[in-house]
Amino acid sequence: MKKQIWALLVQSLTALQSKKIIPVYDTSCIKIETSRGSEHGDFASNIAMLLARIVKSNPRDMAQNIIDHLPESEILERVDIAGPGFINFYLKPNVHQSIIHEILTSDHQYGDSKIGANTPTLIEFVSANPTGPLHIGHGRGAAYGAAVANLLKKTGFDVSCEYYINDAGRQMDILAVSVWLRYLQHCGVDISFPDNAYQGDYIIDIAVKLHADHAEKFILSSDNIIVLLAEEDAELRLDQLIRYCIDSLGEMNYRTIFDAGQHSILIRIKEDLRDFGVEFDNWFSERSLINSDAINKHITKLFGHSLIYEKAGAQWFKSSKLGDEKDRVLIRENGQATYFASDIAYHLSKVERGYEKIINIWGADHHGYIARVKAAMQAFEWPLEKLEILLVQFATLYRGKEKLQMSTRSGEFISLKELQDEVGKDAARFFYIMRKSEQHLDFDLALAKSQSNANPVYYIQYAHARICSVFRQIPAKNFEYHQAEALSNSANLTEPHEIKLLATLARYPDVIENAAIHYEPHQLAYYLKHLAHDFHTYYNAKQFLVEDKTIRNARLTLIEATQHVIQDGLRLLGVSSPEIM
RNA sequence: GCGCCUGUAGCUCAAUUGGAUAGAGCACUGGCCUUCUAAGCCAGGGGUUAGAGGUUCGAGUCCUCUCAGGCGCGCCA
Repeated sequence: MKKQIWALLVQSLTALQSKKIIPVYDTSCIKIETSRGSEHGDFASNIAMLLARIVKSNPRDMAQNIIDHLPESEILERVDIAGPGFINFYLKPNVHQSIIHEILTSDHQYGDSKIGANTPTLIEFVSANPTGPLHIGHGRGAAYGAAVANLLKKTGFDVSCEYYINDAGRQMDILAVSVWLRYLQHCGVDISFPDNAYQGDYIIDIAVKLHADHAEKFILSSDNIIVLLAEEDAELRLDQLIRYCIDSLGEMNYRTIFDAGQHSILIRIKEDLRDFGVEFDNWFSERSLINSDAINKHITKLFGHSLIYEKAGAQWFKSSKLGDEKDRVLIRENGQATYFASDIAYHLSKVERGYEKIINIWGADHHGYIARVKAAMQAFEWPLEKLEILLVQFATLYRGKEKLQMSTRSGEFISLKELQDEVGKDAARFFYIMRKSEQHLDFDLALAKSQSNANPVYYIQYAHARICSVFRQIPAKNFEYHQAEALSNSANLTEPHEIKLLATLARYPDVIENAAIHYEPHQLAYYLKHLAHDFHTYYNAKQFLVEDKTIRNARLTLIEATQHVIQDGLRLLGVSSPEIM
């Protein structure tokens, strides 16, 4: 519909251009907006005000000029000038109704678009370190990433979802040593557990299983360990314990403990995500980059490059030359690559795998990291415009008034699973999506629980269930409904409630496209709330199952179309559409 | 100290990405079930968009400064 209005405007402007009333103007700049309120018609354009500025004339005169040159149209009732120079378009009442036919005959493709042009797209999200279960902070990234992925698929992008597993590095070693110490305790070795090792009870579960699988294979006498535990520098203490564990048990045994921890946690992460309705196409291991020597391969390419230099035995990347605030180490003094180095290799792999659009969804605490990744992309002469880094603000956890620092290490967090068990998948997914991603999120589980019944998701689902219920009752009332027949000779739906609902349904493709290109799934959530409201209002105002067959059929096609759109919209947000509530 | 994000109704958040009279839900007040599901509908009160300047036909949105909150500034990941 919007496109038809747009075409009319283009014709008018072309005519004005040929008459030299206005200069040649890029027609793609013409913006048509869906009017906020019906008092401003169905659609509006601000083009007259923009053009008036260019030719320095009165906006309302310009608007009149444009209207005078509009071609005849079947769909327009009238066109007005309003306010400072808006052009408002009013559609003929029966025009709205064609949207039903479009929705019901498109086989659930309504709202699809091709703007993505099958662009190979990689969305990387969640990517939490496998050092503990996912918590409610990760849940936000999961819900957001999955919704963005669905929206991009809907708009024609060829999307793959990927989880980057940070299975290398110090955090993982701390996890391994945490498991080992719990294992020793479980075996009766009398040692204390460091307060900066991983505190969560899940570590004990892993240790118990490690003992079940390997008996007492990893036991060492407590004497040396007690000495190491006495170290005052907490971080040094952990590093020394890691070193000691590797040296005394041997690489092989250490790796067994390490893998026991990682695998068990990763399995749980995968389960939690699946239960949350979030699926990944690929799980990409950081260690696979190290094992395949990909990092060295790429980094050595940079050696000799003017942006690489050596200082204090380490290899540095001159990222400060490319917009970063300081230079960064790639290869440490001890010869090991930094996390940044593996991340460069990882991003290069994304490009090598042929992705034209690379989307990273990161927690906002990583924002300081953006500049150096972009600097690296420039150094490698990768196309910077392919990379899109979306930040999701952190969830702050509250227990009543008290603010808690959510941390996997301290075991101070509410797990995603816990949230899901308390409020259910649908309410949890919607709770996250309702908020714009850059909005800070205060999370109080007690509040989330108490408000779960007030969650707007039920309002939307209820509309869907009501529609299903209406259709269930058709046979009992001795009515019949044949969609094709109903569509072919439908009465006019001209009641105000019906026109409003039709107009809202017509907006769906626009909402999808906007939500997709701006990566803002919350727009869809708010739209669905609005759609449900229009339906509930209609439901209370009019009876659908009435004696008059033509009216009955027309109304049934309308609510069936509504049902389709609600289903599709909720699906994109990862929420179910129950038939009974 | 520097950088990024945020500040909108009592609370939680929107606002078509610079548009017209800033809107929803919760909470509060009143009304609507002998009619397709009352997890619903209708009506009402509630605002100096943190503050001060600026840009223009037009600013919650853009720029500058101030205030307040969050996060980040490792040879951690």
